[in-house]
Amino acid sequence: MDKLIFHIDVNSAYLSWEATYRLQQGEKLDLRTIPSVVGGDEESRHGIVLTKSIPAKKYNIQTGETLYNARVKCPDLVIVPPRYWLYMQCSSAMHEIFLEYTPKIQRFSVDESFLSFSNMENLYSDYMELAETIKERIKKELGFTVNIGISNNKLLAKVASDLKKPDRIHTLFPNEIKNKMWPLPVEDLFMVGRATAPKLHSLNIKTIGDLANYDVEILKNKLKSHGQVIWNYANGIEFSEVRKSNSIEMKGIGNSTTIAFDVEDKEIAHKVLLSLCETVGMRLRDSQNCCTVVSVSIRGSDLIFYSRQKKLSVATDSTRKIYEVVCYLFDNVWKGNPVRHLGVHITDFCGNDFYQCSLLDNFNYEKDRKINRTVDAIRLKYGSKAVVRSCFLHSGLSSMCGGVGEEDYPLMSSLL
DNA sequence: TCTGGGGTCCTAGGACCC
DNA sequence: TCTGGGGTCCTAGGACCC
Repeated sequence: MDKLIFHIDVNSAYLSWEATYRLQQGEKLDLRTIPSVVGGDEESRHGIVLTKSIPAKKYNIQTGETLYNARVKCPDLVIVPPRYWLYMQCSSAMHEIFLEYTPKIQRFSVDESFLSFSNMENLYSDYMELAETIKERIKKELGFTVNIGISNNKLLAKVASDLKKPDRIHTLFPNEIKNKMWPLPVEDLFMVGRATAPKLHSLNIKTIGDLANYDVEILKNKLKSHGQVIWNYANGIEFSEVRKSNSIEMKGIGNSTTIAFDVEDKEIAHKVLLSLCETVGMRLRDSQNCCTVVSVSIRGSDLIFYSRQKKLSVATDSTRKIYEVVCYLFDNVWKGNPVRHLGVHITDFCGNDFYQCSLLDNFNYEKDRKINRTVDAIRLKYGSKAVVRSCFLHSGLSSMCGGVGEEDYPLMSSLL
């Protein structure tokens, strides 16, 4: 029996959600109808385009480019700040609607989900009608539009939802690949990005069809395993399952931040790292894991990025232990150059049900665990600013850094 | 006043072991 | 009296996605 998969993608997600909310608040102007973007705060050096409206796209404004640049392209551009709590609410409301139709849902990101309707022909005999119903319900009940791509694997469904926008339903079944997918430019294919596209162009591969019909051995030779992957995709070959998101075990947790000013002082760098460790540690404990690898990443004011990592001999979920390793790594690599961006990442998880104590130090593990758990509980209940380390008072620095925005929503990213 | 922040996976080189 | 070969682990960096 063939699988049946929908890929549902919110059109210009953040911007649509902003527009919908503002209309509900009584605003007259619909941001979707004018050149507009949701963008970060320039003063604190977060000034990039997060999402653009379709009219803004006509000015060739790209997601990720600087707001400065975007204004050069379109002087009348309307720029609104992000409201991540709102986007989480919109995402969840949409998810609730999906759940009325199938339990097999994979939330791929805040604004994209895969829904499986395999072996449900008895329930939904007409998939076009089903897609139409879902699309119209979202528009009517929540106020924003989506694209729905339909096929029998996730890759084709995803490519389909990316065809013409907004507010459309497209199918892309295997017998439609040749007509609907092969004429597209190769960079429209999932997993063909900034680095791969020029390599393919140099092989005279311009369209997805060119790639599909190219000699896979040459691709493997030039692009290693990635060559086989994108060749498969170009031919519509993909077999992964729609996996309920909570069944996917986390591989790593990281938080990073661009600091509003260049850091040239070790004490300040340590404070920023500590605030990052606080969020990372809390998320790690929330996931019921311990980690074995801790890494620090640095981007200098010259924008050059580098990182250092360390494997621990004993797994930990202690903020303090993570912070110690982070400082060790940072101090060993930092040569005093101005720092723009700092990050803390942890990987290589194991369960936290048996907590191993090192016999080699006199660290009080039990006390440390109790403190972490108590503080976590208070912050979950009353917000991340309910308990603050004294070193952050009057420091001008956030006491729990990372995640998106400065809102008081702990663990927002883990809600997905 | 000119580059965000969250992820996953892969690769290459070096250390080390047998 | 000139260097095999296989394997694992660790680390740094790069590519891709949203």
